[in-house]
Amino acid sequence: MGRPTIADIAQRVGVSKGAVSFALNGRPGVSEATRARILEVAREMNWRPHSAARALGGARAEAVGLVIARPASTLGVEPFFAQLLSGLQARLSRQQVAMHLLVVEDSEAEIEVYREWTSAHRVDGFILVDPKIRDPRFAALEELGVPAVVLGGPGRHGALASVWADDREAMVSVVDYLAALGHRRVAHVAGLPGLRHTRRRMRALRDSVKRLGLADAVSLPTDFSDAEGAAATRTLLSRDPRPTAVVYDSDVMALAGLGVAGEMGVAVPAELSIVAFDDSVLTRVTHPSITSLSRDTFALGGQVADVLLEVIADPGARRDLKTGTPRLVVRQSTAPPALGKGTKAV
Amino acid sequence: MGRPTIADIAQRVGVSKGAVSFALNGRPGVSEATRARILEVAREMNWRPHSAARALGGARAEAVGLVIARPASTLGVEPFFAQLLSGLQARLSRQQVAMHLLVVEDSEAEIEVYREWTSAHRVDGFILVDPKIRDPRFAALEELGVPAVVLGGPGRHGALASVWADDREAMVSVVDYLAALGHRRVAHVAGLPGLRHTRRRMRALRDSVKRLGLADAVSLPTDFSDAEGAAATRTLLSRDPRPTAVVYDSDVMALAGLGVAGEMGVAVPAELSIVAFDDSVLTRVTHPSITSLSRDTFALGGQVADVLLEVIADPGARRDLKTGTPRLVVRQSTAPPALGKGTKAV
DNA sequence: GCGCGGTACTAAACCGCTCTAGTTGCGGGA
DNA sequence: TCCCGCAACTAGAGCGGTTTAGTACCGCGC
Repeated sequence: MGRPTIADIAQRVGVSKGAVSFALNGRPGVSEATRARILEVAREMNWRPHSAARALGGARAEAVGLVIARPASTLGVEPFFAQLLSGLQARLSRQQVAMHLLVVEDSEAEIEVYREWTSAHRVDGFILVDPKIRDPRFAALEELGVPAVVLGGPGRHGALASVWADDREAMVSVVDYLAALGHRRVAHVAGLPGLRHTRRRMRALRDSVKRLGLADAVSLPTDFSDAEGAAATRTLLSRDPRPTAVVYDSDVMALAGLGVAGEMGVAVPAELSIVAFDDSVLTRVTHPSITSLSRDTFALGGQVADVLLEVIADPGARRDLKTGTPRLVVRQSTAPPALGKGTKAV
Repeated sequence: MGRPTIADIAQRVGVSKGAVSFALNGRPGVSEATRARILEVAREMNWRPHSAARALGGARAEAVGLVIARPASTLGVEPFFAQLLSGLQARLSRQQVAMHLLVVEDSEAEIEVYREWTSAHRVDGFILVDPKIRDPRFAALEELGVPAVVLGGPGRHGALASVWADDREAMVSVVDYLAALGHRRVAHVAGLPGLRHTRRRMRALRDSVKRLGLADAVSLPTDFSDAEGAAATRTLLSRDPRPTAVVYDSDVMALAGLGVAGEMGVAVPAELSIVAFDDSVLTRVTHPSITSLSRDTFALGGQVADVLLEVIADPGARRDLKTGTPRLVVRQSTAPPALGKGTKAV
């Protein structure tokens, strides 16, 4: 005989399938004595529920979906995703909820996967990452009527729940700090230009330098790779006058930038200050260590999972959770600009 | 009306459910005309298969499982996992196979998840990572009779397929290289002592130093964290005479070790050579950049996925794939030892 | 004209579980 | 004594597919 079913248990105990189902699900309708007997036999026979059969009846899949539209090869480079995944897992696995993960080409394919997994009852909800400027995924998910939480916001994601950090405030705090150190020429190596948070950071930077009366700030968009981060840094350091401080949208790019500075003979932090959005082991262990906006991505993952589980439990609820603004962890890569070139040139 | 089912299609076309099923699955039993008509209506109604219903009938789940027994918080630290995941994804998503991911406490919980997912038809096969010295998971998976591939080998994993790199050969090549540079005191900051590949590397190191007539080599086990990597490095550099070269079992630990050397005033590579197992962006962008054993973890993930898909397609097949031995990428962190202390002391 | 084999299709069982409607037996109130 | 209500349990429909057994019809050879 193959895997035991509730029918097998029923036969062995001498009751009906229904009674077994009631007993196993802690539902009224059986006496305590019978329930105990059924549970015992179930354990004895090593019975386990068949989730597909349950799903057919419309029950929970006990899984959530995460579909990422990025080249798979870049995932390994970014500590961000790995940490987010860890945080999600830590929270989800406490409730025995698994995660369905898939990497696809683009948003269109992503939406198709949302459709498939939803109609197949494969998952109970989705986590949507990398919200874009005009993002077709919001409407698609709403139309499907499936629970979902958007990571990154605030903004127009219709009725979808969201978890977001205040990128604007974070960028402002960085620029304020650099200005206080005496920097007047701040540049920005940004991430993918289509992403909302990239745009928010670029705006915040522009607004800040205007407010503080600094020199106009450039934001160079990249694809988040170390290669483009290095290239952007080379571009910036070749300018005359060159910036005295550069803010990077990821830790990997900051590290790459640090390498380029070394290669070009620009001393960090004496001649160039470097700040990274996103903290990780990378920024801590280099020399000089890198001043970073730290935002506990692991905890963020946990919060996202929390909100999603909540929305799954009560689809009516609208959650919009603002996480703590990333705080600046000052390390060795930032200092007042060199007097010779930094301050007088403006 | 909710989601359309094949019954809805059947009604609309005016045929039976069976005919629709045949048509949709490209199976004989319907005329081409009817098939075309059914496919058209299915597309029109936006029909999608319900995987739970299929799974009930015993079909593929079109998903594989990866269960990792490590503290979730360490996952984000190791680029290795992220890259492996990327590689797996890249290969799996080409076949529209998804991945079920779960992080658990220990091997026992891991086995329980294998049982559950198998009996629930949630996945078609498993990827087993971190094989341990006496590993209960092999027997459990074999007993379940579910396709699986072990990452890391070679050795006794019974009938399970495996994909493995030759750790022994890799370690030998590192020690040969260091010896050729003139190093006589080589130390090793190892990973988790319970893992098979840790043991293989430790053995290979011991054998190599004996063969080459070098000083006895120490291997300090760690938990792969940057903290323990740093601590182990401090221990090693406090010895007298201290080693002139240290091999690290991961890139993160090598980076941490580099930091400690800086903090203790030990010049790299002049006074200390550093080699990392596992290459990643981390070893490339630091200064000095770190000589590493590079093994394209992304490609490794693809190979693992390949073998698993093969074993799923033909459960009788026994695959045992040896991947290319990691090759040494020499960067700035290795050099001949300083004459003063390095060579004469032995 | 009849039987034969093959094609195109239908009806219904089946997968494992949930859940509703219905049945049984029993104690208690009128 | 009879009926009511409740607890304990059963029977069976239903979830959305797949698959098997069976049927109707066709052209063909004898």
